[in-house]
Amino acid sequence: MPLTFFNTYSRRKEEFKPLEPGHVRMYTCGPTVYAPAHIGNFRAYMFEDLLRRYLLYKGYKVTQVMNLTDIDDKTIRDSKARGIPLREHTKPFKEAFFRDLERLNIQRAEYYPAATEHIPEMVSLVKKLLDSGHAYKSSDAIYFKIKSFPKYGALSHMKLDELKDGARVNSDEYEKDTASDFALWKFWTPDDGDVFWETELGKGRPGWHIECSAMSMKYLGESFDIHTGGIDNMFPHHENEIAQSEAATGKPFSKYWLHCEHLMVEGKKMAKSEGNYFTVQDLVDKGENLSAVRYLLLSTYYRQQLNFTFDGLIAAKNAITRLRDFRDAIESGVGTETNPEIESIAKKAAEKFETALDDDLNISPALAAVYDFVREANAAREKNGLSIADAEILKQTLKRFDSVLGVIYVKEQALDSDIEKLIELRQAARKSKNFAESDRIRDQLLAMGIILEDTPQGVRWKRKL
RNA sequence: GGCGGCUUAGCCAAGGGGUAAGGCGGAGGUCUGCAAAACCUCUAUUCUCCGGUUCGAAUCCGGAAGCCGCCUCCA
Repeated sequence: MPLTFFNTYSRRKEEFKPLEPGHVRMYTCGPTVYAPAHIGNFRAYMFEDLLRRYLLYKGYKVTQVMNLTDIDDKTIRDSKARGIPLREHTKPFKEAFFRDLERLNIQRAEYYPAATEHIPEMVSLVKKLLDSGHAYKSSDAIYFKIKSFPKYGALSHMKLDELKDGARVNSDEYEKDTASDFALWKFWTPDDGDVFWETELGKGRPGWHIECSAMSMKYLGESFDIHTGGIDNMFPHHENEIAQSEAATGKPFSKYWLHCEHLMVEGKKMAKSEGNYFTVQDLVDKGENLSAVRYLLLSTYYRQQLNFTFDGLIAAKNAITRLRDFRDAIESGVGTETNPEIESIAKKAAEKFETALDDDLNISPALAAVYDFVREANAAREKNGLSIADAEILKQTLKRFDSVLGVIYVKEQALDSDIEKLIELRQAARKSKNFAESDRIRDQLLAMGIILEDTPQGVRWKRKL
C-alpha cells in the first residue's frame, strides 16, 4: 500500500508523490512567540514530528521549515508594555520553545525562520502583488484583493458570500474594498511603538499571512509538497497563503495540506479560565513524565480531537513501561539455536505498522502492531528462548518502530552511588535470607522511584515513571 | 445563520456492509522467598437513540439528542 494523506484541499485521501522523487519539502506552521507554547500547540508540533519521522522511516530525504512568528499584535503589545525591544521580548519564548521541543523528543526541522529576519522577502512579494494588480494600497495598509483570485476558498470550502462579516473585526474600521480582503503590509500607527520597518512599501510591518508565504517559498521553492498546521489555521490563514502565493507566482503552492484537530483537556476546551491550560513546564512542575506526555499526544490519530487527561497520562506511563520492559528483555540472546517464530513475528509486525501509518498516519493500528509484536515475541521467547541473532532481529525491529514513536530508546539517567549501594545491601540481605531487611530496602528504593526486579539472571532496576 | 467533525467496554481508542484491533484498569495463572517486578491467559452477542435499505448494519440512508470546532491574525 502506498503512503496516502488526507488532503484538506481535495477532502480525500491521496497517494503521496513528492514533486522531487525521494525528497519531501514541507512547511509546518510554528509558534507565535508571545508566550510559552501550551500542550495544545504541542499536539500540532507532535503531529508534525510524527509526519517527519515517518517520512524519514520510509527513506525520504526531508526538508522541513517551521516558522517562528515574532511579529504580531500580541508580541508588539507585550513588548511595548514591558518597554523593551521586540526581539528582546520574544527571545526567551523562542528559547523556551526549543527547550520544550527537546524535552518532548521532537526532532528539529531543517529551518526555523523568524519573521523579523525575512522582511525583504516579504516586501518583494508584496511588491509583486501590487504590480500584478492583486493588491492595493489603502490609507492604513496594503491589502490583498480577494476578488482578483477566483480560486479563493478552495481549501476551506467556504464561499465568500457565506462568510459572516465582522465576527471578530469590525470591518468598518478598516479602509478596504471588501471586508474579507486581508492586510499584506500594515502601515505604522503609534500603537506599534518602535516596531516598524522603513521599506519601499512605506513605514510599517508585515501582516501575518505574508510571512509564511515569503518564508516557505524562500526555503522550499514556489511549489512544494506538504503544508501542515492546526485545523483553525485552515481558514483564513492557509487560504490567504494560497491566494497571495499563487497570485504572485502563478504556480501551485503546496500540493498536500494536512490539518490536525484540536486538543481538549479533561473533556473541555483548554482555556486559562477553565484552569486546564498547561504548558510543558506546568506539567514538569506537576511531576509528570514527558515521555508519557509525548505518548499521549502522539497516540491519537491526528484528525481526531484528542482528550488530554491525567488518567490518560497514567495509562500512557504504564504503556511505555511495558514497551521499555520488553526493550530490556530482548537486550541480549543466548547461543545460536534460532527460535523459529521470531523472524515471522517481526516481519508481520513491521508490515502491520507500515500499513497503518501509510494510511494517513493512522497511529492506533500502528501501536496495536507494536503491542502484538511485544506479546507474541514475549510468548515465543518464554517458549523457546532467544538466540543472539533472534535478539538482534527483535531489537532492530523495535528500534525501527521507536524511530517513529520516540518513547522507548531514550537516554536515561545513571544511578546515584547511594542507590547503587542500597541495591548491593539488599542483595546481601537476600543472600543471607534476611527478607525483612531486603524488603525494607526495596520499599525504600521504591519510595525513591527505583523499582527492582529479581530475575534468574540477577537483580535489575528501573525508574518508576 | 453558513460550513465541518465527533458519539464503540470502567477509561482511552481502531475498524467502517460478512459477525468487534490495541492500550490502561480489572480477574486468573506462571515464576518467586509468602512478596515485588516481569510474563501469559481472560475481560463488548454489541457500537448514543429512533426509523429505513439489505440475506446480513457499529458500518449505508433519513431523523433525533449530546459534545466539539471554523466563519478575518488561535495549533
